[in-house]
Amino acid sequence: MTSTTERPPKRRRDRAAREREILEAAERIFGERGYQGTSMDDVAAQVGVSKPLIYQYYGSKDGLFLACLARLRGHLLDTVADAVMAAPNAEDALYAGFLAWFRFLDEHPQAWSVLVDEGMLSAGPAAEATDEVRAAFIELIATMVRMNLPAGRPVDDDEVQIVAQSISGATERLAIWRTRTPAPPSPEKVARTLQDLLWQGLHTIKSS
Amino acid sequence: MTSTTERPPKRRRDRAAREREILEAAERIFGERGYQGTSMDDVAAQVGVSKPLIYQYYGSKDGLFLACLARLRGHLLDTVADAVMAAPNAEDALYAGFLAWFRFLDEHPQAWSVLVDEGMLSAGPAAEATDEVRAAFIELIATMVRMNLPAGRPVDDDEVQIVAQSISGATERLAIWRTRTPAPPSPEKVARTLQDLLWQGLHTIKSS
DNA sequence: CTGTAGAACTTACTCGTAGTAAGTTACTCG
DNA sequence: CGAGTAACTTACTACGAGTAAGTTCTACAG
Repeated sequence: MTSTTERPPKRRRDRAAREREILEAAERIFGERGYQGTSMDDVAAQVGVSKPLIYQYYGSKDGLFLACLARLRGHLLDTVADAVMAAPNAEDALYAGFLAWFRFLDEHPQAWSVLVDEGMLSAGPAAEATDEVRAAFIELIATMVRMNLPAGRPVDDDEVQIVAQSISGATERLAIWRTRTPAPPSPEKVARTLQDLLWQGLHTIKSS
Repeated sequence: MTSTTERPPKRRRDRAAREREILEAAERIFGERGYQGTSMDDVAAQVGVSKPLIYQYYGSKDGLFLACLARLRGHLLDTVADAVMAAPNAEDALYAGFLAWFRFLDEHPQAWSVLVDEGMLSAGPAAEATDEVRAAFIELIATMVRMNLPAGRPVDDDEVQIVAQSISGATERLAIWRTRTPAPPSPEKVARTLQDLLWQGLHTIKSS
């Protein structure tokens, strides 16, 4: 031991720990540079590990990206769902859901970059996984829509779907718009306006 | 007779004609295979020309894709704008606009594939061009929204923007949803439901 | 303190595709 | 005809996704 230098950095770790480490780096880099702008070599270098190891753990670039996406989406979905469930009635639930959505995205900008990039995956098997995550949101919205209608009455499912898809699309576009606008309106303002826009119309859904 | 024009062997053409030829092939191939799934060599082979020629005319893959995108979007925008302008009042204009949108996309499925793929361009300078095209739609919607409000009264521009972005997002997501659903509701049904959902709420925009 | 099984990890590639440098062919007009 | 120029090509480089095959480290049985 003639050398006085320390050698702690390059230690082996068990699989679970490495996977977590890779995922965190990937989330950060994808968030900064986007899907296209990130190479697997970048991620590998950042973690201090070689590329094939990442392939062994995540299978492909899409696989790694999807792992990030699923985690972030899950987190976002939980936040919104909690806000919705805590509301005393349908009207408040709608507003609370919108507010939680926009607030979360304000507080996790890098997360949002990853989520927005999902459009990147419009081709390939990754698209299916992406759609599954989105479907959970649509389902939450559809549930809220039904909450708002006279209980026990049969409902036109097509109309519920149309409304739920509309709301999902509106909130996504608003989120993108807010990140690209210099001084965007506050989450409260946006949630309020959206609530005003939609609330009346939600009663027009017909029975099937 | 696969084509109305004859292609004897392999003649030189002037730039404008070649550009059109390349653009048509690119539109078709992008529409079939998506952005990622299309290589410049594919397009070149299809046209019967070498790759550098396409680079000379369109600069990059993004440039070629954007040229397709701009043309298709322009066409779509014209169709919707015509329908809106032909309507006798704001309420009809809203419905007519939605209807024209969904009908156009039903009738030009390959065009829509290209438009959906624009998410692909979220990175790079191409994103700006994409946003410009979308901004024209937002402007059209904002104009409609204003049409619907008491004339001459000052209006909260933030709220108009929020509403316009929402409508844009809703229609885009509905269009995507319809292409991925086995037996989607008719354009009339979707336009009607969306109209019902939004019409009441459009009166809630406040003065500034 | 071995020796050995298997997990963690690496080197050194292939392959496909965006993009380019430099040259060649055909058309046009004096 | 013979220049000048626009249309076009061959033959590359660069880079990033994904892989085959091997090399250490570590836990644990004897």
